[in-house]
Order: sequence, then structure tokens, then C-alpha cells
Amino acid sequence: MNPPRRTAPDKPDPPAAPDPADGGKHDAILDAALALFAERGFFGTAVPLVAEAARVGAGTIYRYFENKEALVNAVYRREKQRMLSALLDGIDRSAPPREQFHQLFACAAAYTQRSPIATRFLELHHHAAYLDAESLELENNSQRMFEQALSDWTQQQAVKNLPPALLVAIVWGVFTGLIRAYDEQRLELDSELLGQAEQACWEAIRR
Amino acid sequence: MNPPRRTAPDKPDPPAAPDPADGGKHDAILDAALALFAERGFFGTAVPLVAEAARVGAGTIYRYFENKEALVNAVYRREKQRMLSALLDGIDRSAPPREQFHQLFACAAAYTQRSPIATRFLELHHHAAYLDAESLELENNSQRMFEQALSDWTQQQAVKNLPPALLVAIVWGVFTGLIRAYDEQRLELDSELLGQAEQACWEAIRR
Amino acid sequence: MNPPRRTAPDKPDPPAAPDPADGGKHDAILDAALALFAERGFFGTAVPLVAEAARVGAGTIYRYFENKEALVNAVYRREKQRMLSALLDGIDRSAPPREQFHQLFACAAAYTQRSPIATRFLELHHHAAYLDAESLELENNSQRMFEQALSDWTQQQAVKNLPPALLVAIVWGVFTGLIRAYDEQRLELDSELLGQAEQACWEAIRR
Amino acid sequence: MNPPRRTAPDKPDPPAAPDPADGGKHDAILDAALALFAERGFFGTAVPLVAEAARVGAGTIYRYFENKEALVNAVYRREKQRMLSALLDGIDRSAPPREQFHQLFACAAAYTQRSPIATRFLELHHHAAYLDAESLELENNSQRMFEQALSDWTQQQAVKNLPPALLVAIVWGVFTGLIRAYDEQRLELDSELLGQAEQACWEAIRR
DNA sequence: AATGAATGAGCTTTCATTCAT
DNA sequence: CATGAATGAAAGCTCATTCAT
Repeated sequence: MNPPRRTAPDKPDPPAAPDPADGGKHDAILDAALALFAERGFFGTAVPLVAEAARVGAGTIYRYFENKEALVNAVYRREKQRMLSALLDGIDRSAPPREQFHQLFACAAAYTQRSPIATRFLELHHHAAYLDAESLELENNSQRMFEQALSDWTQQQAVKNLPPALLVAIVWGVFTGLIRAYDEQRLELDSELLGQAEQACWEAIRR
Repeated sequence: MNPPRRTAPDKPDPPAAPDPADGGKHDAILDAALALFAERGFFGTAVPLVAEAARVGAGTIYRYFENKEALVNAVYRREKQRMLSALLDGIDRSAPPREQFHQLFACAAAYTQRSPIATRFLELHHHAAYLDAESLELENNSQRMFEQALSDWTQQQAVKNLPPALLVAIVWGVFTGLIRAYDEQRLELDSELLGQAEQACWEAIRR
Repeated sequence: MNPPRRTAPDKPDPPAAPDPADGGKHDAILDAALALFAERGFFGTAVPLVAEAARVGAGTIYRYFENKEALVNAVYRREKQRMLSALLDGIDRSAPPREQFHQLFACAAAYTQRSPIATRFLELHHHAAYLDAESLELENNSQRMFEQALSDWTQQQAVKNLPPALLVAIVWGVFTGLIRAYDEQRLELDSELLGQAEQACWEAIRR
Repeated sequence: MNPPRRTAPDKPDPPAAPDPADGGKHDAILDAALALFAERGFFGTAVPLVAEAARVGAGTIYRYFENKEALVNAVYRREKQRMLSALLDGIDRSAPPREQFHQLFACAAAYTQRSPIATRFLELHHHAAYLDAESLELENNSQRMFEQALSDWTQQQAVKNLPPALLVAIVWGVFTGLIRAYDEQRLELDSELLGQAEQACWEAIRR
């Protein structure tokens, strides 16, 4: 893995849903909102600022999203789903647990590197009061999927027989810790270090 | 460790700095601000609300703190320092690394249980844009102290020979993961589970 | 007169001006605007809402009316004129005054019953700030016509020798009072009651 | 009665409730709101405009009134009550009906002349959608009081045996008609004319 | 020193109007 | 001609901050 750039891509994601030709405004707004919410938080970001960044009129945002809260939820869901896809699509559930774990770590690392802004956004808005039921449901679903994977590995005698929620908390916590350390510029996430972190994390949960 | 209460103390901390008899207003404001910022966030908390909760006039807050930002930084520094004290005072740096690690984990667990509101506050305001240089400096100091401890353990051949920042990220990440899982009610943090988490985390970093 | 329905027709009025085949859009807009302005007031009615109700594009309205104010004035003039026609066409100016008065009252009652929405609109927009000179001129004309009628009756020694404007104010006031009482559901306007009101009003002005 | 000035007093009403020394801001806001709402309507009046007219900051209005709707209701209730007092205090309920009727007419005329702006306001906001339950209750109460008076006069055989609501509608309608005619400058309300109107109106309802 | 009423800048949101299609 | 997506000015309202008391 290359030494990750300190800021970067995040925008070049192909406009996800092929919108019915609105000039890409819908996605432009989501992109702008993502960057600003990640940088300044929800309350710290004024809607006209999002509009300006998206190069649309302030009122236009309200043609696409009912209100500011709906906007942040739309961003949250798009990014959460993208992240989940990035992680899950890269895992071969029939491979041995240790291999799957490696794939997971690699995908997560690749994702955070490809989408640092989205990563920051998701980390920041993790459990905000303005997330609606649908967003929380998505959050729960993702949690459940990870618990399922860890639970499977336990049954395959590969990892410790501990509550899946605890195992997820450990793995997720380690990864989050890495991201934060990287964000706060205390750690350069090169591939050697990622490999070491992966191994350490595996040792935390392996039987 | 007892099954932790879902809410609780947090206030009875002795009035840290022996203020020159201002009727305790300074601390009352910090206490009120801590609770409100933890519950509603920085932008969600109106200054007059803090004043009311602290039972002082709105203008009084500005005699003690330059502005809202200064207030949240003061809260941050007080709580961060308290937390650091709680962790570091409980560790016997001459004990064997594994024993020190146990003490650290136990102190951290005790702290979060004793001060759930402060824990929530620190987690929530972890890297907010409105933290000033002094707060970030404190953050760095604490980081450096933990790195020093991990570095020592490495030299004592007890833990892996990895960059201390990585080791801290792992340990801190695991602990943060536990707190979150508990906050989101996915995990009950009883003493058995904490012990298992501690052991897993140790296995992540031990040589 | 039948016990009046609480809501009802109002639309089936023949499309007043035989427009040069614009697909009926001009009238459709006026119809929609009438209903919405009557129900929600001028400021409470958004132009795109009128467009939707008229089943035309929002921009189309501006091809027929310079702006919202011009639209409400057009509605006002159309309805005021219809109302005047309804009243004046039903009066036989060669009949004895008392008979003419009866015809006037009957026509007015019939009109308000046939066109409750228009009645509400005219009452609501009676002297709004956004009525333009032409609308006010129409208002004055109608006033003058009624004054003329009352003046004639005075000369025929049938009604009191008072300023025609006062006589009109009295008759118009009584009728408006009836409408309001009906609107506020304090009065059921059956034919007996209307007859009594008519007689009372006549006694107010008769010599 | 003097030839009424075309605009005039309305403000000099003593600040009704001796407010607990707020610098008269509460009343200043009500006064400014009354004038502007009467002139431009509820929706046509921007809150900052009221603030400017009252010579207070825009935010100050919200210290005294929950929102714009609460403000218009406060104005409505103050003015309606003042008007009712003006009418009812001037009537000697033990006098003969015709004399009472004269007093009523005289009081009403005096009130509208003394408070033309309030008169216009009450006329304009008569049954607006933004009046709350308390305001409507006040409206109903006043209606009931007038019906009671008319009903009494009927029982005293002085006026026609018609539904009190109809009698009120007639009297109130005539008076409203006079006001409108005056407002629209079609009628000068001198004392002679008022006397004639009073007599005509009495003839409408007298037995 | 302490207060809290007052302020006005700035927020989210709406909507009359335009103009590229 | 007709459209309706886009706009941005202006609305109602909040709240960090000040200052007369």
C-alpha cells in the first residue's frame, strides 16, 4: 500500500445512482455536504455554504432534500452504504477466517485511504442525535453483519468464544484508533504498519 | 467491577482548583457546561441555558470565560486532566508491564463508570474544530505519556516492538470501542467481560 | 330560497370572455386562483400552487399575468363583475322600488349561494392593499350604480331622503352582516329568515 | 360630533396595564404592531418592521411574544377588549331600549373616531385563520353579549321578534357599512348623518 | 462584582419570478 | 408557446454577547 496522501480523492466516486439528468445537482449537493459536514460538523455548517460549495442556489437544496436534517441523513446513508459495500464486497466468506480477516483489514484500509473525507464524516456523525430511524437501522444492520461474521469465525474455532458484540468492538475499535492516529498525524499508515496492526488485532481475537 | 449504572455521579468530584472564594461560581459553570455539552453538544447548548443550570446570570459566564469557545475549552481541559490523573495515578510504574496494563484498564473502567458524563463529553469533543491550541497541546501531552509507557514496556520486552503510537492507537481504540458499544447498549460492561476485553487487548500488544 | 348548502358550485360559470382558444388556460388559472385565494388568502397562496391547481406550468402564469398582484386583481375584477351582473341583471328598473329591492335581495342571496367561494373571495379581498387602480375604479363604479338606484328610489319618494352613499352603506352593510353571520355559523340562511332580513332592511331605508 | 379627522389619535391610550417597568417596550410593540397590521395586514407585515416601528431590536419582540401569531393575537385581544369596554361602559342597561340603542350607536361612533386604526385592525382581522382559541372565545363572548342585549329588547317588545343573531347581524352590519363608507371616503360621518343612520337602523329592528 | 434584558447578526426555510430547454 | 427547475431575496426566529443597572 502506498503512503496515503494527506487529503485527496473522495469526489471521483462515480455519481452512484444514474440520476434522471438533473445536471448532477443532487450528487453535487451530497458531495459538498459531505465535505463540509466532515470538516465543520452538522451545526457548524450553514446550508448556504453547502449551496455555494455545490454551486447551486440555496433554495435548490430544498428541492432535493426536505431540510438540513434530511440532507445529513442522505449523506450518511450514501456514505455508510458505500463503506459497507467496500468492506463486504472484498471479503470471500468461504475463505479461512484469518484470510477473511486480512481481506477485511485490507479493504477497510483501502477504503479509508480512497475516501478520507467520508471516513471522517462517518466517524464524526457516528451516533448523532439528528440521524433518523432509517439511518440508525442501517447502522444496526451493519453492526449485525459484522457480528455475524465474528460469530461464524468463533464457531469455526478460529477466534475466541466471546460475545460477538465484544469482538466487533475490539476489531472496530482498533481500526478506528488507527484512523484517528492517522488523522491526528501521529501515524503514517504504510503497508508495513497496516500489516503489523492487522496481525496485532488478530492476536487480540484469535483463539 | 459492579454492573455499571446507566447514569450516575459525575458531579461529586472535589472542586479541583481551590478558587479564591467566588462562591463556587467558576466551578458551577464548568459543571453545568459539562453536563449540557455532553448531552446536547456544543452548538446545541445555548449559553443562557448553561447560566440557568449553573444558577448564575448569563453575563456572569463572560466574567469567567471570554466566550463560549473558551468555556468549552476550559471544560475540556479540566475533564481531560481529571481523566489523565485517574488513569496515571492508579498505575504503579515499577510493577511488571502486564500488571501495569491491568491497572490501566481497571482505572479506565472505574473512571468511565464514575464519570459517565465526562466520558461522553471527552468522546464527543474529541477533535472538535473549536478546541484551541492549549487543549490540543494537552491532548498531545497525554498521547506522549501513553506512548512513553508503551515504549517502556517494549523495551522491557513485554510488548511488541512496534511504533508506540501504533500501540497506543490499538489500546486506546479497543477501550473506546468498548465504551461505544456500551453507550449504544450493545454490550453490558460487567467485570467478567472487562477482564476478557483486557486480556484480548493485551494479546494484541504483548510480544 | 332553499336552505343553502355549506359548500358548493362556483366553477360552472360559463368561461366569461371567449378567449382566442388558448386551451382555456387563462380561465383555468383564474378559477384555480379564485379558489385558493378565497381559501388561503393572498399571501398564503403560493403561485406554483395556483399553477398546479390550474394544471399549467408555473411559468405559464406569467405569460397571462404580469405578476401575482396582477393575477389577484384579474380574479377580483372578473368576480366583481360577475357579481354585479348577477345583481343588476335580475332587477327590473321599471318595477316599483319595493319590488326592485326584493329582486336585489333575492339576486344577492342567490348569487352568494351559487358562488360561495367567489363571495368569500370578494369579502376577503374587499379593500386589500394590493388592489390596483383599475380594481378600485370598478369598485367605485359599482358603488355609483347602487347609489344611482337608491337615489332614484328616493326621488320616487319610496325611500328616505338621505345621502345615497348612506343608503347604500346601510343596505350593503346589512347584507354583508348576514353573510358573515352565516359564514361564522351563527345563522342559517333559509328563505324565511332572508325574507325577514329583507323586510327589516327595507324598513331601515323606506320613507 | 366633530367632523372626524382622517387619521389621528389611537396611540394616546394610556398604557393599559401598568407593566412592571420594562421601559414600556411591551406596549410599544403592541402599538407598533397594531398600526402596521391594520395598514398592511398580518402577512404583509414583517416582524423586523414592527421592531423598527417600536424602536426595539428584532429579537426583543420574541422576549415578549412567543411568535408573530402570538403577537397578532395579543394585539387583537387588547383592541377587542378596549372596544367592548368602550361600547358596554357607555350603555345604561336600565334605560329604555331606544335610549340604550342610541347610547350604543354614540359609543361606537365615538370609539371608531377615537381609534380609527384599531377599528380598521379589528375589521380586517375579524375572522383570520391565525386567531387562536382564546381570541375566538373573546369574539364569541362579545357576540353573545350583543345577542343578549337584543334579546332583552325583544322581550321588552321594543324590537322585532327575530333571532337575536339576525338582529345583531343587522345592527353590526349597518355600523360596519358606515365605517367602510367612511374609510373609503364616500361618507363624512358628522353627527347629523350619524343620527340619521342610527334612526334608520332602529327602524330596521324596532317592532 | 453580578445581573439579565436587549440586541442584531446569522440561521433555516420559503416562494415569486426567470429562463434554458 | 409552455414548462418547471433553479434562483436568491427576504421571511421568521435564535442566541452569543453586551452593558445599564
